[in-house]
Amino acid sequence: MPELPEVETLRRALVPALEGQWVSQVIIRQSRLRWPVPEMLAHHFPGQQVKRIHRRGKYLLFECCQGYLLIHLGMSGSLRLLSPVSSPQKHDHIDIIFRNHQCLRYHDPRRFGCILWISESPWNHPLLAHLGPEPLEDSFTGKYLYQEAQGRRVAVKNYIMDAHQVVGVGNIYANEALFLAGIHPNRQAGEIGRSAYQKLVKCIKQVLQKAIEQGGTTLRDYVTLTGHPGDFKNFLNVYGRAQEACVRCGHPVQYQKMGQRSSYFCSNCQK
DNA sequence: AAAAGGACCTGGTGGC
DNA sequence: TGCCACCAGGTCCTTT
Repeated sequence: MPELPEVETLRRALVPALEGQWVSQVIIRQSRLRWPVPEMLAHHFPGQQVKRIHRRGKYLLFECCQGYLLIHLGMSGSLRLLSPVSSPQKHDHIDIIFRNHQCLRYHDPRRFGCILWISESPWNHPLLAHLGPEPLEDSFTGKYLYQEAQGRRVAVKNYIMDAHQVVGVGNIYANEALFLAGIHPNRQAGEIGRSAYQKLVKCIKQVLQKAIEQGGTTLRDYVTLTGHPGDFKNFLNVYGRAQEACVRCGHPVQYQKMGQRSSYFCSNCQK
């Protein structure tokens, strides 16, 4: 569900509320997420102070004195900050309660997300060690994406959604960035030129930045920390708009299944 | 080594 | 109203 803008929106809301706070209790109602939630979390995490909250790709990292809490929201996960604490509803799997009585509640119907504890350096953790650059950092350039693509026959859409190439570009924003760049999602990654990649990188940064400013995209059940939906859906050009007129040229937006993901594009604007 | 497909889950929607 | 097929924001793992 959440892509980078949603996770970054969440992080920005969590920072003022939780940095410096002390954990008093962890309640695990359902430990069967993508990987089992470690039992030790309930014993080890209370008593620790959240020093800083980081994001890497779509992972949130709560830095504490003795390690890091790693959270990924998967497809349907969300976090709510409750004060006072309300009674847990269906799929409210984990509560992290703080000494000031705030409760950070993890909700995830499909349970594709994860909550893990990392006691050593998190950047060496297998889930994080091989991730590509952050799309909004200067190290993510058209030159980089072009060079990495040489010899690759995979469709460019799948290529930019591969977290080993660049993190944080999920299905919505891959569709949107390719539309803005005028690149057809089916084109082979290795056959796209340097200047097109420069434009694509510019568009990826632009669409992610704008989505963050709007508090993310809400399609179904995504909500921000306080339970409000994000507003970026109002700015989507192609995603979810099959058959509608392209905002640029009026041709109907095409829908196509690519792998297990749906693609939306304008075959007139995207070559 | 790279690409494709399956797997993990629940819930909502639309057709019959 | 019920049943069924299909769809959904992710990504690791296995197979080809």
